[in-house]
Amino acid sequence: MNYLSRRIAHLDMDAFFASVELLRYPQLRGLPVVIGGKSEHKPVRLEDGSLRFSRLRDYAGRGVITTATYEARAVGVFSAMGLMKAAQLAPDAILLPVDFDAYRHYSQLFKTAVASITPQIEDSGIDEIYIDLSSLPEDSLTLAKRIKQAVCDATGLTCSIGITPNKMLSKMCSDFEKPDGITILDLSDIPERIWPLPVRRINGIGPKAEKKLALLGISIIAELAQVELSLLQAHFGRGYATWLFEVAHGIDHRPVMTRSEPKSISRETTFEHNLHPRHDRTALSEALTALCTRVAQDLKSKGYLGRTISIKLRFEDFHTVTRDITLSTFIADPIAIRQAARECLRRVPLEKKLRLLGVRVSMLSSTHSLQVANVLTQGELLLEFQE
DNA sequence: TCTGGGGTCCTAGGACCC
DNA sequence: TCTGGGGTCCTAGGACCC
Repeated sequence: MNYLSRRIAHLDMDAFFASVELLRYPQLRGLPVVIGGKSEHKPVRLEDGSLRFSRLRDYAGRGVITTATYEARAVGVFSAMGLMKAAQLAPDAILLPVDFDAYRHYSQLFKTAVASITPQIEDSGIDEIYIDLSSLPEDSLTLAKRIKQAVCDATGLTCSIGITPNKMLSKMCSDFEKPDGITILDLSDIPERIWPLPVRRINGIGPKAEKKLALLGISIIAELAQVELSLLQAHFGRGYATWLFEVAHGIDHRPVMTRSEPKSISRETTFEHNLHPRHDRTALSEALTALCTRVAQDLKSKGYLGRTISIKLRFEDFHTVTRDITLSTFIADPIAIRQAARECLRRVPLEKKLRLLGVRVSMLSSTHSLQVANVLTQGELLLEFQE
């Protein structure tokens, strides 16, 4: 397949978490609604049968917005904003707790619907996918409409689609006509449609790179496309410089990956109040045990074992450290994970209060592949023995 | 009362081996 | 008593994304 002729779609569900909640609570349509925070803000059923929803102003504590409806965005609240700060901007907005089980269910539904049109799908998180349309006969607009209809039939939800010759451009384009949009571009549209955008719109340029580029007088993609590769190489790592140069020119050869294995499985928790390493020893210890237990459950349910156990600590000043240890054998047992996590913990000087604790298992191997390997090893031993 | 939780990928240095 | 050059594994941190 000639990569120049590829047709790659990026499909992004519109305000996904919030939209799933609106299916459940249609009476909230048209109102500013934000999703985030702890589950005690579930709606309460009153005696007359009506529901009482929490308002943002009622919220106290740590937490951020994961999704806001377009009505809420209009008053200035966005994803990743602290709930306390959002409450000042939009005290009357409705607040709902996150319900990942529900979102995973709808995620499954929309992905299955698209898979009925083509199996060439790459998972890219709970609410978005890439689709390789190259081998399909229909024109792009027809396909985009068919896919959107299939998603809507399966879920009742809208999505936005970008179709271009590569993933980077499609990812950008799916955002152009949001919500419920379709954008189709080819390489000749790049100067007009892509170059005027801020560099921050490129998937992979975050706040740090944006600031560094701004210092070089580069704030829009056109400016990035005009600089010499050597200038970028002088200020960024070799790999990143090359990547910046290529994306600015609309170049991205990455294939749509239809299969992938997880690299790590982790759990972490931010405490409602910072914990003192000695004074709150018991609570900390219980938190560590709970995290190891949950990671062990996740490993078991997904069918993996791991060799590297990591812990993550975030102190009250937000400084974050990690420690890890690589074992000689693969484990998934909560006791063994906890033991390794304890060893890691011993290597961290604990002087400040903690706001977050996390446990991660990486260097994964599927239970199945280890069983196969074991059989092979036994076979080798048997051969050696026979020799 | 700033700043969640679950991920991926990259870099860089040191240990260790050939 | 001056000094190589790979390669792999492990550890720690950081940028970025949804």
